Amino acid sequence: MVTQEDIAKILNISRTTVARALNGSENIKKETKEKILKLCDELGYVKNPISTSLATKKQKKIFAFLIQSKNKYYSMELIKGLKKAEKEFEFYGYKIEIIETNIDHPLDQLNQLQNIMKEERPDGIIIVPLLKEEIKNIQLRYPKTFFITLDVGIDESITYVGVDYFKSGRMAADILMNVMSKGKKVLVLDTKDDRISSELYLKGFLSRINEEKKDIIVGPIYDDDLKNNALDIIKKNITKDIEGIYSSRFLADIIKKTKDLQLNFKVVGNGMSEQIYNLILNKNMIATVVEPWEEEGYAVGKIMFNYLYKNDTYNGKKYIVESKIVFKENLR
Amino acid sequence: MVTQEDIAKILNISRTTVARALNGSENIKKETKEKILKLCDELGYVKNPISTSLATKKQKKIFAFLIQSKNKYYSMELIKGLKKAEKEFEFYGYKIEIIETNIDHPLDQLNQLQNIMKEERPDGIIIVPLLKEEIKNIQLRYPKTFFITLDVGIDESITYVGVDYFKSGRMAADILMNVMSKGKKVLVLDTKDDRISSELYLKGFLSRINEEKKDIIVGPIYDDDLKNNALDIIKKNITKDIEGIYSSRFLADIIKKTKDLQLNFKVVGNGMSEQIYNLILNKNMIATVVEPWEEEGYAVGKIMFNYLYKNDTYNGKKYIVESKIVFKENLR
DNA sequence: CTGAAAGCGCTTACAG
DNA sequence: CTGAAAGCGCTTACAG
Repeated sequence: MVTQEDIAKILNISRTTVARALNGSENIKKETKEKILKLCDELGYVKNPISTSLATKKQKKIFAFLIQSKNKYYSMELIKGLKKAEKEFEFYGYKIEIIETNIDHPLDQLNQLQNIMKEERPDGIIIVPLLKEEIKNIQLRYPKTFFITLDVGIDESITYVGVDYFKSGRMAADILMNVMSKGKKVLVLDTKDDRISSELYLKGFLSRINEEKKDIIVGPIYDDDLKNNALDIIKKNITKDIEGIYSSRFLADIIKKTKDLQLNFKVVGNGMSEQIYNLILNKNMIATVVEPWEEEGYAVGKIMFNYLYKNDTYNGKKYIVESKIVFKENLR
Repeated sequence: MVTQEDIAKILNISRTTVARALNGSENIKKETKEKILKLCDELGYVKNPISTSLATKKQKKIFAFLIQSKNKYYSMELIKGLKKAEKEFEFYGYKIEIIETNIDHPLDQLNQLQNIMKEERPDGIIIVPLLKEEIKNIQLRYPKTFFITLDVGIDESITYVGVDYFKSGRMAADILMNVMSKGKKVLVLDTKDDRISSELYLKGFLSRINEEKKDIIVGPIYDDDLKNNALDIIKKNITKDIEGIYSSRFLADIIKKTKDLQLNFKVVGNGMSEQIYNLILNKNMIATVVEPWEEEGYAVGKIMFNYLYKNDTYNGKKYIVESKIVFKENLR
């Protein structure tokens, strides 16, 4: 393994100067810097992050801007993953400060972000961006801070960690088509709700079915208050040949209600919650396609760490966490 | 964070002595050692593995005894995972030497293991144990070496990393029951082959189906040369109401053959291979339940690292890597 | 713009 | 049985 000392000796200069070149210090003559960097490159020098960590006492400042949504499960799991990464790298002094703001108050997030940027000059920001444009502008103003957007992309230039809701919708459709009997149909209900995840679930679901069995879909029937009106809608639209039902939101609520009516639909859904868990356990639902949020949190925590502490940039700027298919048997 | 120096100061002794107590050195009076350990415990001292790594130049010796079986995919992926762990911890000087022996020559493995133990005095051994008793004896003779058995357990006292083939079989059954039409049956074929994985797949598969729909199973029909005789067996046993087919081995081969006969079974299997991949891609197979071997390799590499370099023992001694359900849509 | 030196938290010969 | 000291590969104030 080649060290800074090796480089210094060959070039007949001090270790300090080599370190300076490597760390992008201002106080170094251009030519010496170039000379050093060139040699480092030739010899394949790579900095030992362990030594760096030991020598660097200053803690890096990292903030994770998460959102509080109705789905408690989501941020709970995400935080679990972040904590796991934190724990794993604790001896590097790795710490992530978590800031949760309400999904319905995007300005809160923006204001807090602005404050943090000004006061703390953080090294890293992990954010589920709500006001994308404004956040993009902030990111541009602080080029020294490493930004990762979580679950919602802003643009190609910003590292992104997320899941593929669209694909999850397609997966649910794939499974559902396989469990449905020949000639039967599936009723699709949805709200006009604009939450990213549900919209993408539905789009994916429909895209997959339309590829193959367009005619099995009844709907989608949209309703703004689906949670309350679902039962009426179902009663109005139900026919003999409808065997399946799908909705990207409130599916669990809907199933519960239809259960009382002895309507035993075949159901494959998206996402996880206590309700969904129990529905699968009790065979009121066949399967669900789940985003492993803990894994996602861990992944984003690790990517931030690798960037900040190991100079790792990964190949791409996009990291997609794979969804899981859950049937009763692997409900756990 | 409390350091060895802190401990030393409080006790009015040297850092060296503290280190000695912590590292289980012989050259230390019993009382001083106890005193030190007690204080460390009280103050919640935990060694900084980064400093240790930097100070310790001697590389630890780790060997992974894998087996070459017919399934190339298996060890390829496993090795990929091990390499990934190696890469991640390279700055700690983490290296794993891989030794592959043939599954049909268990004595080869034993001999090589004996040699390595004698000549190298390794710090860690990862092994897919073939001759369990003999390997257990070796493990007992070298208490300083940390053993992990992979994929095959020896006993409760040895850390184990593996997959749950039985559960995978159950998962396949769960899926298959959901995709099968009412009143239809599934033909189950198998060899008397004693490979652990296939036997457990089958047992799991049958256990799940018998829990619920005992009568849908036709078979299992056993044949020693299933690969060649499958078609005849199927012809002999096929009836109108048989819709599904399952085998823990050669399933892909069997499907390929039945395809020519226009027998379009509904198939859910276990494991992954190029053949299975293509069958799913072309819809000759609905789904498969897969052991993520790369993940398993990475997991075992990381557990060994954590033990040797971080004194991490995990809570349990058993680490099960979860299987994945793969339909066409998440075939990748 | 450059270098000598101290220090991060540990380990480990060496001397006593 | 114990301690002073050198060293792992880096960073960074300090002096020049």
